[in-house]
Order: sequence, then C-alpha cells, then structure tokens
Amino acid sequence: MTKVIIDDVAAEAGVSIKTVSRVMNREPNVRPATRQKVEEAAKRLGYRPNASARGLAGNRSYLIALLYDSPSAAYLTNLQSGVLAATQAENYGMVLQPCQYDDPHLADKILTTIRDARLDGVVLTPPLSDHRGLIDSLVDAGIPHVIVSPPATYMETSGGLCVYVDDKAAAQEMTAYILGTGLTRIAFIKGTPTHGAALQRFDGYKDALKAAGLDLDPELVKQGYFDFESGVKAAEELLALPQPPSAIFASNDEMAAGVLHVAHERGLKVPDDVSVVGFDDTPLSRQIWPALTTVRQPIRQMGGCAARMLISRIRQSGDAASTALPYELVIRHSTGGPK
Amino acid sequence: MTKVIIDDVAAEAGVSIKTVSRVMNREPNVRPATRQKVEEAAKRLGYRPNASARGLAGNRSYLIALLYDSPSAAYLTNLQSGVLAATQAENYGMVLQPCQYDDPHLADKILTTIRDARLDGVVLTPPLSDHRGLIDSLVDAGIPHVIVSPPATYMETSGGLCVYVDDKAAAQEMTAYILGTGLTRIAFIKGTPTHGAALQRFDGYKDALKAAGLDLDPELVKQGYFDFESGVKAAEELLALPQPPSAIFASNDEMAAGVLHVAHERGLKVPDDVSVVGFDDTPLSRQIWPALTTVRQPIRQMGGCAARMLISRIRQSGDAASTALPYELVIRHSTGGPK
DNA sequence: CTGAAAGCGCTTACAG
DNA sequence: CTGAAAGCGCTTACAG
Repeated sequence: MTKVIIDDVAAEAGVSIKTVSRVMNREPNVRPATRQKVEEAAKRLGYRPNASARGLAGNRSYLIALLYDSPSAAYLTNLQSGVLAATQAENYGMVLQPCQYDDPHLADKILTTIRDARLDGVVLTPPLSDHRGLIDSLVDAGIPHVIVSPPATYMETSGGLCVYVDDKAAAQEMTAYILGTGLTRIAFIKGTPTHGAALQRFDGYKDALKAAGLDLDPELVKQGYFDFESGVKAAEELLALPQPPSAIFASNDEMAAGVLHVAHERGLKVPDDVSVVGFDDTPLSRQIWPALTTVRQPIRQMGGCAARMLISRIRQSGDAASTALPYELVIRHSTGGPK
Repeated sequence: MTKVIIDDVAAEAGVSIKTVSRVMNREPNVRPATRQKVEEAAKRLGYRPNASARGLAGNRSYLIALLYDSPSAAYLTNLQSGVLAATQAENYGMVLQPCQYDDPHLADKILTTIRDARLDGVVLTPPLSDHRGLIDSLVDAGIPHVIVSPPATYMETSGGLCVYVDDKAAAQEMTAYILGTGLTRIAFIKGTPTHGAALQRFDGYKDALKAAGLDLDPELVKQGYFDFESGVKAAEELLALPQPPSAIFASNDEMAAGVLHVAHERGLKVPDDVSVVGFDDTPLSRQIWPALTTVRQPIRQMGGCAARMLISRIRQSGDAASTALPYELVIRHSTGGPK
C-alpha cells in the first residue's frame, strides 16, 4: 500500500534510477540481463511510474489525444476502447479532444491545446481525417500523429502514418454479392464528398458494375452525407423513380436505416421488393428491421493499432508503418440470397 | 508561444506564487481585489497551470475518472461529453476507466487504480451505480465519488452524492399518456433487477395503472435486461398471448427496438395494432421505424452536474447536494394520439 | 490574508 | 551500456 518509487526499484534491482527509467521507457541501450532484472524488481514491488513526475521532468505529458468531431457514438466508443487499451499497455494515457471541423481556427486551437497540455501526439478520426489544414499544421509543427481512414490522396502523397480498411475492395465485394443474388438495378447513396472513404466506396461500386459488364445509371446515384436524414431523402428520390432500383447500397448504416424507413412508409417489403445494404456494422444494423446486410470494419482494432503506431513514432522506435486492416461482409436479412 | 509559468504570473500581478496558486485552485482566503489582479494577469499572459507539476507537488492528479461497464454507446458518449466540459472548466482532467461489474475483485482493483494514478475522485455510472461492494469500498476509503442513477435504497440511506432523474414520475406520466390514447391493456418490460432505475420505472407504471383504477395483470409484465435480445424475447411472449396487449412499455429504447422487430415479423402494424414505448431517447429511437415514443433524460447535463458536484466535494467547497434533473416525454409515431 | 523554503519523483543533459 | 547531479513547476506545511 505504501507507495513504491523509482529509488525503491533501483535499490531492489541493484542499479541506478536512470537505468530503471530507461527500462520503463523502453529505451535501447540496456543489457537484456539488466532489463530483465529491473522488470522483475518493478513487478515484485508493484511499481507504477508517477505520471506527474514523468511529465514534469520530461516536459511532456505521456498522453495522446483522440481528436474527434461528433462521429456516431458506436464508432467513437469502439475506437476509444481500442486506443485506451493500447495506450495503457504502453504506460501512456489517453485524453479526449472534441473538435469542430468547421471552426476556421481549428488548427490553431488544437496546436495551442497540444502545447499547453504537452500532448505527445494525436490520433485523427473522421471527419477530421479529411481536414487538410489541420493535418498540414500538425506536419509543420512536427507533432506526431496517426490518421484513421485518411483521404485517398493523402495516402499516396505523404509519408504520414495511417490506419484504414480497403473501402474500395469492400464496396466492390458487397456490390458483387448483391449482383450474385440476381439483382442488377443497384442504386448507390454516396457519403460526404470530402471523406476519402466515401469516394473509395463509390469507386468499388463502380468497379463491380463494370466487372459485371453493367453500365452505371446516373439517376441511380444519389449524394448523401452519412446521416439518417440524407438517407431518407435519397431513398425518397430513388423509390419515386419510374423504374425504381431493386437494391440500394448506402455508404453507411445510418443512411441505410433511412432507406428502410422510407421503404416501410411506402409499404415496400425488404428484401422482397427492394434489397438494402449498409456499411459499418454498427449496433444499429442489428436493431433495425430487417437486420441489415453490411460491411464490418474492425473499429476497435483500428484504434489499438493507431495508438501503438503513434507511441512507437513518439519513441522513435521507428518501425511503424501505415496499416490496412481486414473488413468482413456481414450478410443478414435486408438482402435476398443465402444468409 | 514561450511558456508562461507561475512565477511570471506572480511577477505580473505583484504577488507571491503562493497567492497565484490559491487563485488557480479557487481556495478561500484571498482578498477579492487580489484575486482579480491575479486572474487578470493570468489571462493577459495566457497562463495555463502545468498539470504535471500540480500533480507532483500536490500528490494527486487533478483528474477524475469516469467508471463504466459497457453502457450503450450513446449513453456513454453523452455522459462523457458532459463530464469533460465541466471538468475542463474547473482546471481538471477526465480519464476513462472501463470496469467489469462481475469481477469479484472489482472494488480492490479500482481502489488500486485510484491510488496508483492518484485520482481525485470518481463518477459511477449504471450498472456500476448499483454495485454495493464498490460503493462501500469507496466510502470506507474516503474516495470522493458521485453516483449517476443510484439505487433507490442508496438515496434514502446515505449522505452520498447522486445525480438522477425521477424515473418513477417519468414512467408514471408516460403510462398515463398511453392510457390517454384510449389503450388500457398495457404491458411492461422490466429492466435489469439490480438497477435502481429499473425498479422505479416499474413502480411508476404500477402507480399510473392504480391511479386509473386498473388492476395489474401479471401476465403482461415481463423481465428484461435492458438489451435488444431480452426485448425480443419478452415481446414474443407478450404477442403470443391469447389476449395480447394493445401497448407495450419497454423500460428502455433497446428493448423497445426488440419489440418493434417482433411486431414487424408478425406483420403487426405499429401503432395501429400495438403501441410501443421506450425510455432514454437514444439516437436509435429516431432511426427505427416507426420513430419511437420515449422519455428523454438529459444525459449530458447529468454528466456535467456530476462532475461539478464531485470537484466541489474534492475542494471541500461543500455546497454540493444530490440533484434531480428534469425528464421529458417525447411523443413520436409508435403510439397513437396527437404527436 | 499573504509569503519564503522545501520537496514531490521523475527525466535531461552530461560524463565515462 | 550505465550513473551522479540538477532541475522541471507546482503545492505543502509553516509562519506571520
């Protein structure tokens, strides 16, 4: 119960406190035998480094911030939980930083916050992942950062660290699945245009049509904004067409929920009259009726991966590289064919 | 850009650093004029206290922890956002602490975490709000804490700090509303039995029936556990009854979503064949079809209130008292009557 | 109501 | 690969 400090561990291991410090911070240049001796002593004593002392002496916080602007609650909590777990395993802490994408001074404010709180690095999440001004400021200021679901152009033009899912391949595969159920008149509801993933999903849809030898019918493509309301609006237009689609692929679950809403109001049976597909596999997709066919992204793992990459970059361990994580098609009851 | 420290503020205000410290920590015994002088100097210089230095010198973290065990994502993010805002306004920080209700060593683990991280206090959220062992440990160890939605018995028997909504009155009012639409055969799906709010909601339902001169029909009351699945199960039993209910009041939105699911599968029209009501006003309640009539709790405000009460208790400012926040009936399309 | 001194437990340079 | 000294920016006692 009585608190254990670095001197205790040093005494127990028979080394100086500086060596204990090296081990706790995973610094190189410690003999394996010494490292092990220190780790055992720390464990035996139940030593936990004092975060405040570390922060004060090192002029930094050992904290990373999760930057977000009102994503869906499910997305945020999953990502958060992944970041938190990874962060604690590395003797780091996580703080939450709500942001406003539209704030013209966003980049300045964030930089100030980072300096004031001596934050070690930040994780950017959609839609902030698309905020070029913010990203550029971070790069210019030399702030370590990792981007979750970056814009397509960013991935190609920079050496920045990113975590993502191959949205294009996922959308292509899902479109192919729908085609496989015998439906060819497939509508698509696009996501927010500035969001990289939105573009990729649309590309995947187009590629699948092309691969099947089908032409893209422009009247079957509607602009949405990743929210329920825009899904409703797009669905109303689509289902009022003289020749309505036999399937609607919405770029995310919330818009798909909007589509279901409109289908129900019009007395349409899903999937008999129209198939509906989403993207994300949020809890919502299981709770609406019928349960939604969708694409699962491993959000929690993406958070963990982002945190580990960021910390490794902060420590200059230098073996961090952008990572693509696997997606998965989840076939439920809003589409025909085998479940 | 160059960092401002307490000495700079002291010099600017013409006082000692100790006085600046008093002002920043809202301590008493500072002449108003002096306080103002310091506050102006701090503002002019853009002074932000160094959290690490405060923590090290004070042997505490100026951090409060939000303790939770997998509540709904919407609930967590809302509460979190309220706590975060209040906390920052008071020069405190917030950390997240996931817990496992069923862990037999939960109380010990939490106490250890609190000591290791020198946490100043904790906010308990459902279902941890009902964990007597945890609460007792916190009380015994003298750890400042605030309970969100406490068990009914706790409120009456202890001087503990709580934030809550009058669940009983809300459920009573909602039941009365359903009765007002002309329906009398109203079923009720209870929530997790150990959860105080679950009991209160059931009490409110019973009181409303009694006030209307109606007898409680035991076969119309089902046990649920605040999750989608248990809502499905309860609804299946209810709707298979020889004389099914004309309305179903689920103790939360997720269970209500389960009820809608079953109703749709059975080809029942909502609200024509059966009215459905939830509790919480999560985003889900707007995204399912038809949009759900429910009760809104001001979750975000509850978080802010809890944080302010906790910090005031930590500072021994001593004017904190348990607080009831207002609820609101949200009438949408899953019930008959005027919208 | 206000202040001068000591010290919290680490990391940073620097040395070897 | 390892260590001795200094100091980070606050708060805590203690004084007056």
